[in-house]
Amino acid sequence: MPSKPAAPITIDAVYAAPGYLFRRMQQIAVSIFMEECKAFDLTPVQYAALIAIHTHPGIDATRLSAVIAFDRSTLGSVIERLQAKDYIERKPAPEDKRIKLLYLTKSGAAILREIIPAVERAQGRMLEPLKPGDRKALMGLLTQLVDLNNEASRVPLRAEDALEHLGKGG
Amino acid sequence: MPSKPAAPITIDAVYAAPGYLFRRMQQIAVSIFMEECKAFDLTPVQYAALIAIHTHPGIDATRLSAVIAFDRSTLGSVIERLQAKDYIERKPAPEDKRIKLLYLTKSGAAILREIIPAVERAQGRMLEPLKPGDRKALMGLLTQLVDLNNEASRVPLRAEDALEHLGKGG
DNA sequence: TGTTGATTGACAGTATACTGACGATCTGGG
DNA sequence: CCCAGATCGTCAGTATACTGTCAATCAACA
Repeated sequence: MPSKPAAPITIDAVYAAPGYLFRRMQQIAVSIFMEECKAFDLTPVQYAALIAIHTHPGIDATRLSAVIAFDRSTLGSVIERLQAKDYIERKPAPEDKRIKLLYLTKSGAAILREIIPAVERAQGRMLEPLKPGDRKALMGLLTQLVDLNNEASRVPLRAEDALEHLGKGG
Repeated sequence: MPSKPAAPITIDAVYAAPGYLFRRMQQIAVSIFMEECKAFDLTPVQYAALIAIHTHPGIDATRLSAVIAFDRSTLGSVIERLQAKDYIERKPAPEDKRIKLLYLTKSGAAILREIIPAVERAQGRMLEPLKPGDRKALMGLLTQLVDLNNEASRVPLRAEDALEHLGKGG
């Protein structure tokens, strides 16, 4: 079979391109998340940060950025906002003056418990239009693809490596 | 079968959530795009805008935002940057003083032709880790999902509706 | 015709996201 | 102990992305 002729330069080619679909799906996902969680005033990224700090108390910002695949420079402002809302606190590490350790406050742990159902509703809604079997298939393929492409984007450490010193290995 | 017990509040739940995977895949897609296209100094969004203007010469900003599923308020700065690079020009519409019509310049049309191969390389690389059959399956499911979820995010007009007045119906 | 309501482009404000750079600090080799 | 290199948090600069608002303009109806 001959290779397809060069596609015409047209917006329709964009609609069928993976990059466009990923951007669009990310927009939709954020939109659904914000809708379900608007009572809590937490963004998806702030939520992920809270969960990660809850899972790894005393983590520092650089390792946190690896755990949630989040740029180190952006993380500073996210942490600031979470701190301003009194959901986390930062304590200097005694043995290394560069590092500030992150912990959930009581408020932070509380809001996390409260927001979980809304987050799960949101995650469910994102896939709702698909048939159950297709949802599974899509998640499987996406998980695979993200895993195999992991090093394509700037994430300084793999999550597992980042956490070695915390002694949380499973 | 009993419903699963409530998942523990853990970062692992985030890794398996659709929202996380979509965000991650979008990061990866942008990263690959920028890598392949770094010689051209064009972002994915700027590229999509150029293609759309090429496909619909004389489109206005509001309709353009619908065509590429792009927020109207953000589009202003994107247009400014494309104009600063001399890739597009804006002409006032004679019959409606509110509207400015968008056209590609010669430079814009030229860079579009040149960048296409790099863009196609990038799109290919995003899916490369999957087996060919899985690529097709993923694209099919994603296309379906984005289409069915289209109204979940703030896109004021469906692309087809937005273009009625341009008489480009196929 | 005059006024109401919708539309357009623009702007302010907030929140990701990335590059590149910086000072403070730690670590290892000599 | 001293210094070179690495790491940490931070910052400046740029580019999306969204909400909400505004003045100018247009369209439609009383």
